[in-house]
Amino acid sequence: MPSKITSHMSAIPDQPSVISVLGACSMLNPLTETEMQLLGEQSFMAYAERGEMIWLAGSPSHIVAVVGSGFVKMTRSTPQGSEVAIELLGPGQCLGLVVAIEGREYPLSAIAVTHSWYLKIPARALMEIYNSNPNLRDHIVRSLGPRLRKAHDMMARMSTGKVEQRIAAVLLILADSYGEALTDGTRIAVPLTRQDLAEMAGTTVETSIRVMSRFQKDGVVSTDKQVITIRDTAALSESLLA
Amino acid sequence: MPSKITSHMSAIPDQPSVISVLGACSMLNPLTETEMQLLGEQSFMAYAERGEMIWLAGSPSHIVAVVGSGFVKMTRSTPQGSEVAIELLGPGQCLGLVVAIEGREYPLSAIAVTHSWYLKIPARALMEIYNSNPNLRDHIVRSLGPRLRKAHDMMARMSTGKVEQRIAAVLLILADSYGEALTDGTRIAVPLTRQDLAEMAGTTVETSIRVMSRFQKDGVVSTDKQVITIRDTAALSESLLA
DNA sequence: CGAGCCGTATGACAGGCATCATAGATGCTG
DNA sequence: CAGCATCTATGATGCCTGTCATACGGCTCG
Repeated sequence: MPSKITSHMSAIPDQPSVISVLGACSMLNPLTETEMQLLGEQSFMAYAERGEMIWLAGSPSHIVAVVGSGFVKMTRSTPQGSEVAIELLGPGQCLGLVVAIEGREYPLSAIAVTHSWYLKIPARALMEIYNSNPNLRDHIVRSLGPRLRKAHDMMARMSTGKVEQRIAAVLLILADSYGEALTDGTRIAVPLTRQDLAEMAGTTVETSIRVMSRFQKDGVVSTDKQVITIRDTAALSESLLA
Repeated sequence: MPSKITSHMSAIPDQPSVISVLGACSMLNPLTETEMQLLGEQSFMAYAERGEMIWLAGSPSHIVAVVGSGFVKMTRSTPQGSEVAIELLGPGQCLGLVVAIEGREYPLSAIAVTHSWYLKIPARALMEIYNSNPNLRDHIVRSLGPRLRKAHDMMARMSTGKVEQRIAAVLLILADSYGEALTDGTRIAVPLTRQDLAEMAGTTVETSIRVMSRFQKDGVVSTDKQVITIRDTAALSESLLA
């Protein structure tokens, strides 16, 4: 339970129920009613405020988490020390599942990008179900495909091209996953700092600021309270080709 | 069957038997004897010479392939047109499995890096077994974990750091997967051009040549007939940190 | 309210690397 | 054997971008 509810911080969003989060998790769709119930009894909600670490890369994977509300980024630090954001996860998405099945340490750190509620499922509880439910396995295989593909996609984009193109790519991908259609554009419904953006594009804060300033001056995007809105998707897509 | 056996090309290596390739494929380990047999009857060996395309990204995934001998690279072209090598696969490894299960088009092109024999398994034949064999699913999930992790690893390395570090990283990863221990170093048992290296490190041929020349001058690596040998692993690892 | 922190913004500067150009070396081909 | 393709190699040049430095607004806290 979050103890410090002080006036200064934005109000803590309502705590979702265990059942509702389990039900909203696409990965756990194929579970039977009783399996859901069993899992729910052993799991519990947790809260992380903005910037808080949920787990650190290298620690043992005792927990599988499901995002209830808010957004979580998975990061990895390079040998040189800088952080690279690998994935951004929203409500209903699952963290640390594959690695828990393999029984090894978390390869990525999980950090809350916004104030977030998430469900902590003991890895052992999930493994019991995994071992007896072939449908769950099929589901996992199928959900891993897109993830792998997205990773390859990012690899291709990151390892080549100029920073402006990489940032444009990141914005478009984010819009694809978390965008809300507006009359005059697409709003990426996650508050992201320039730093977050830089980590995702594999660059520095300064450069991401510069590029975003340029985009804003050109009317391609706009930012309001760290929420980015794409005003001209076509122009942004074109800047990929430059 | 390869028809042109001319004197000039290096002799075509012996064709492995269908059974031997199936047996050597770690991914298909959990198959029963009869399942293996069934699969073998519907599959057939194919040959690709160096540089030959096995399949093109975007085509329908009717075939799952298993490398019998030789090496195959999986590549993706960026919006700007350059090719990026995502994975390098050797004997016993499996191409296009996940995407075939999902029934979508190949996301990556497969190109033979050396003269290669590979087994072509009709996707439908494999799917029948996948649908009825939970052990296979478990196996796939567990094998996807490391792959995903490797992809994340590469993402982190590629999206930051200098080219010299990326090439060093590529060499070390290759040595890890395909290295043969020698008395005076580790030989990467795949003939790779500077172009191949450049694609894996996400840079240009010229730069990869320059970096490799530097490494050779420093006695860190040596090349003989496109086969790279790491002479000083410690020095190479150190250059990651710079 | 002043101090401090965080996020955004902008400038100066140097160095890395992509690009273009050229050339030698090797091996296959007609 | 001359011709051609492929791979390796090296130089010149200019832009991109990482680094360092400074500044400003908003927010929280004492």
